[in-house]
Amino acid sequence: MEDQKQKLELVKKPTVNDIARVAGVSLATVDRVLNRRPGVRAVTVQKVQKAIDELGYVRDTAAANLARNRVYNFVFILPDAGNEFVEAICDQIAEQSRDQFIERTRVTIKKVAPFEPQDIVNILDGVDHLSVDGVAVFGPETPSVRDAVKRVRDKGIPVVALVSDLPSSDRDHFVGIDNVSAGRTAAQLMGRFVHRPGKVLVLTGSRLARDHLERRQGFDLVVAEEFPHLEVVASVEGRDDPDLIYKMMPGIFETYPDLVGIYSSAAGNAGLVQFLSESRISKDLVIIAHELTPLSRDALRRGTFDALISQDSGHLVRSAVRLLRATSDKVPFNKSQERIRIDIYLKENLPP
Amino acid sequence: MEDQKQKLELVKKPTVNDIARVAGVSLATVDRVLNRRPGVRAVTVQKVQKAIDELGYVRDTAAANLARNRVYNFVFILPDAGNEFVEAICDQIAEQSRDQFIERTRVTIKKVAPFEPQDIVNILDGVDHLSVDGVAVFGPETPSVRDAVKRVRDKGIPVVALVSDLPSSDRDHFVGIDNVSAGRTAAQLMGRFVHRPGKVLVLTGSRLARDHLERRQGFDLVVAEEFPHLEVVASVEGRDDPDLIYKMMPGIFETYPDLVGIYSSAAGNAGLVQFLSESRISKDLVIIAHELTPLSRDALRRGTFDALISQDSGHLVRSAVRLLRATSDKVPFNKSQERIRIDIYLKENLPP
DNA sequence: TTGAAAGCGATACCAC
DNA sequence: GTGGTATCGCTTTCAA
Repeated sequence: MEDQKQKLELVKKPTVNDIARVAGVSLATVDRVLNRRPGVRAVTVQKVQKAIDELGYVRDTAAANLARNRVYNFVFILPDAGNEFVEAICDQIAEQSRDQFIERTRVTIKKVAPFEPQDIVNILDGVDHLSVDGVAVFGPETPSVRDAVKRVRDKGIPVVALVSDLPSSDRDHFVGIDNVSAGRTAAQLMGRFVHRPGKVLVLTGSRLARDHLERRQGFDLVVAEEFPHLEVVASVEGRDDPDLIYKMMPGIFETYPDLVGIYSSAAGNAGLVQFLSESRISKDLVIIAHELTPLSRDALRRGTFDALISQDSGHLVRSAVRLLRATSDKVPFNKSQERIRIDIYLKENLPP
Repeated sequence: MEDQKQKLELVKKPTVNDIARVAGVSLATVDRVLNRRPGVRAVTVQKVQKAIDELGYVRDTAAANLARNRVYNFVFILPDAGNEFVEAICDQIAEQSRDQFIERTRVTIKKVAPFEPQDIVNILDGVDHLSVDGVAVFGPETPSVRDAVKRVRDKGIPVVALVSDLPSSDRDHFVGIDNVSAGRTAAQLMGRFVHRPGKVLVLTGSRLARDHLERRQGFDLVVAEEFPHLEVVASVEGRDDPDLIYKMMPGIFETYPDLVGIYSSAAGNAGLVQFLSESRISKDLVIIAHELTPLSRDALRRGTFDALISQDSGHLVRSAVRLLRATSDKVPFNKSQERIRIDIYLKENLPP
């Protein structure tokens, strides 16, 4: 008896038909119980539930989606910053759309002015729970955004925060790296790579962006703890804007002639790279930046940048989609598969 | 007309029924053409193929697997080395088996004596093409293994090489990191982390293991090119054996009293860690090892190791399974998703 | 409150 | 050579 059951579990998984047979009810009733639909007597629910538990039933999502002809419609809200990282995410969405089409999911991208919470709020308030099955938001954690996310979730629509967390909004999941750890990692590399004492500059984006703040925080902690030969000077806010950064650089080097390292913790690296290529700054200057893009990749290969902290844009998109699907279907997900790693790139381990 | 087609493609993908209707044949015939089965006139094939192309048909694998009640049976051949990395792979297979069960795939692990090609050959020759749909091999690239892999593939069974490549065997795919680049990466870190001139030791596993050879090769190249203050001394072969490594260490430090760094490029780190904890070796010694495991993680956190080069075991297993499924079904796969990254871990970016 | 039956997209067996 | 049809696991009317 026990043996047979064991074997059955191993060889073939139970189906709705098995449950119906064991519980002595019809398929329709099993389905009602499985999907928590009303119109079933408590006693019957018990009977069916018992059969489900005994058999160790697990729903075949593929078959279910086939039957209901389900299509997942997801909306990704991204900053229209024109920077390479956001572009990489868009490219990934496009690139994966074919695979995801096959997996019955469609992704719509909505771009909003960067650092403009109101635009995000408008889009969030506009999502219709009849046509949208989930939303991914890459944006600043302001009170208005937080409340708008809550309203979306109250409509029963899953929301994930992308790249920059929105913990206070009660979003379903965060898809991105731990930015405090990312900052710590940058600091450890900086401390190890810089051999002489001196000042280190942190180039940040905006104080509205939670990810930027967290990176700075992690960076400061590790430098203070472990590298007394370095001194972190006041952050410079580049607003992810290459032109602005380019214009600010000369002044910075005047103020701190003894700069030994720069941690570019946000976007807008183009401005930094251009300035460095034009000026005759010591090659000893250690530069650590964020995100692997064509520009940063090139800078790393030429030795302008010494290391990159990154997160895989393909993984970000896949993970967001999988989490939205799982949340929408109320099924569990594989936690370790969804953890986004803090990638470190040197010129030696760049992907081809 | 054009518009309508566009719209149809966007909203709903064509099915076998659509093909049958457009081509004016039955479902059965469409299926014969789709699966290249014989017994269809050339003219009919043309007609059907035309409809397929026009409609831009893409098979719904989920529905297909449901209909044929397909179950993928894969065999993973792993060295019974008892080391943590192999254990991590086994754990991942076990951990993912639930998910993969749902996705209709079963994985069987076969452990073989490490560095014993004949055991691998025996298992490979024993796989039955009726019950096995794919094989993943983690083993040395010897002529006998190579030929056995070829025989398996001649039976029509897909084979992927895991961790250590078997290029000469014509395996379908390699799932693992580029080991030359991994060695280069280790060298770059070593060169940056070691500040004083001195000798560097490479601890390797076996000259039979292609991955170990490649790492050494990459390491040597970068040290020679970029770090003249370092000298790499002759490799020491630890055969992935902690006890052996532990016993060899004192002799090594006698021979090279001015050692400034160790690159542990293979397994058996336990022996190294134990020796270091017992002896009073300078904390200045930079140690870079491979694979994130409980032991190496701990050593990194305590500062015994300075950095780790790693590959994600969860990703390895998922990737191997996906590639075997795709090869078996003759469907394309997402190349960038299957690329295994060369992970660098410092104590700051360890996963929780 | 429950059940019978059609159907999702694809496959496979059995006729003709 | 070709077509009809049952089937896979699940959902969803429509009746009872």
